[in-house]
Amino acid sequence: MTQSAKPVLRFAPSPTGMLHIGGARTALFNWLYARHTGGTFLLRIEDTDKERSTPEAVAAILNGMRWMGLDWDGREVFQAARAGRHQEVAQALLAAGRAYRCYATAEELTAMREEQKKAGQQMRYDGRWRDRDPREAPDGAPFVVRLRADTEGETIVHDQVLGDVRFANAQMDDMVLLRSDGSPTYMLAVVVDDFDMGITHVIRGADHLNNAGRQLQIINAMGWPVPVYGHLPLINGPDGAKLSKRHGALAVEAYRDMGYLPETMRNYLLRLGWSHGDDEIIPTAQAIEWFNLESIGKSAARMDFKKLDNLNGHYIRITADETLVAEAVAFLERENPPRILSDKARARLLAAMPGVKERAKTLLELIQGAEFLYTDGVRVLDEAAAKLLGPEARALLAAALPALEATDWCGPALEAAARAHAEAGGLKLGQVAQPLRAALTGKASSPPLFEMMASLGREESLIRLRAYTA
RNA sequence: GUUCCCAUCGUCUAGCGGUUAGGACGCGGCCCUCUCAAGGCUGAAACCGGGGUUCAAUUCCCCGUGGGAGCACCA
Repeated sequence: MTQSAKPVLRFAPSPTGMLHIGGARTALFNWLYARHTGGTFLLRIEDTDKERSTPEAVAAILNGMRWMGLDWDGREVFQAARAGRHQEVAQALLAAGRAYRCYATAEELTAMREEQKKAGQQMRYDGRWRDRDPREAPDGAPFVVRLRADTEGETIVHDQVLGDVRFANAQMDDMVLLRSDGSPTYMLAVVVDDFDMGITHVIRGADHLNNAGRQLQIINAMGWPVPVYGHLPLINGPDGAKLSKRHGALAVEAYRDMGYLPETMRNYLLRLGWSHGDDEIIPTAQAIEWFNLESIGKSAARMDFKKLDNLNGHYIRITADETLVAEAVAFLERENPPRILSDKARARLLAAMPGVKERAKTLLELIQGAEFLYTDGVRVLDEAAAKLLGPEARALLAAALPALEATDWCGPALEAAARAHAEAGGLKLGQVAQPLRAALTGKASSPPLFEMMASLGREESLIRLRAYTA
């Protein structure tokens, strides 16, 4: 197969904000398809809106992509830098009679729309300069360049996700290609860039579906090849309404800070709108192997944090202990002020990790649940732990201590000692274990007690236990 | 308003004319158990409504209803 026969995909965000969850999914699908087919995945920054585009947003998007593990091929393309080429195409269209100059003023157009709205019609440009002689325009008056779009027949978008979507040409107006200051509009820029970059597949959010019809008109006017389109249903918030900041339209970094793993995000976002039978756990390598355009769903999906949590718990559990320690350390160092773990603290965390990771849904939960491991000294009891350490329990703890002190400081031996002590006193293991747990961790629940005692070490454990023996 | 898209358990979805409508998350119960998880078993839970087409519609068509997106010299 030749290079040119392979698909060329692109992700084309506008740098007006963070990379949010919807954009991340669009990027993921493009990336997966490119990697699945052995094609190319390009990144184009659509920064033609000088007012709203910022370098910070560009950096945020790039960082978000990197965190998500979505690597793009080649250097990113900046759309604004290509304005000259866009104008060239507009001029070609003008020369070919496929575009014309429109001298209508902003006020004029606003008035036109007002009337259309009043009449209950669709608001669109009425083509008032389409066939008018440009010489009728006042000397030196500003003008925009508009496409001379077909007025009859229909434009059909052959969408891989939605099927054929038809637009009556009579419904579409002559869109602006070049603004009065000569700068290209998004509609023109997208088409020209996709063509120049050799894009074969345009996979993007369904909010662009209507644009596809209009862009097709430009493509046809230029006689360029039509890319394969695929419009992805949008992601809604948990309540079905548009995704807002409050319920998940957050920067992907926010998900990182909440303690979600990139692998989780890829798996979750993939399943939001794409399926492979009954499969739920789909690691990225498997996703690349399986991904296709046919299995993308048509309906909008909602963000479900419960499912995200469940999936994240799974990926945390299967992540290597060493990796998790590194993640936790990085997480703590990002805190304000940063918390730096000593070697001893790291060693304890690593030793205890098998038990710790079993019960964390996020990295945040993991570090919170493991705090007793990487901090020293007597515990401050939370409410539930305090209840477990009443006078009676403290006496019990004091009585059990000698038995523990006498054994080897390893999980099985400690457990055996505690069990023997409990049985001798006619108690159940839990009655002895709970006060121990409370004194050791400051909480009523924790990873397996005796393993934790072993991870903590004899000295540190005894300091904590003795503090609550009276 | 207008153009376009969508519609299976609460949520994500499987289904591609004939199924006891399946799985996952969440929820309930049981088991396991030093707590909490995890895990295993198990229960409740869905085809938006109305017309067609067909021997047969969740599935195909139309209408309605509901949700969403677009309608800029924004992208």
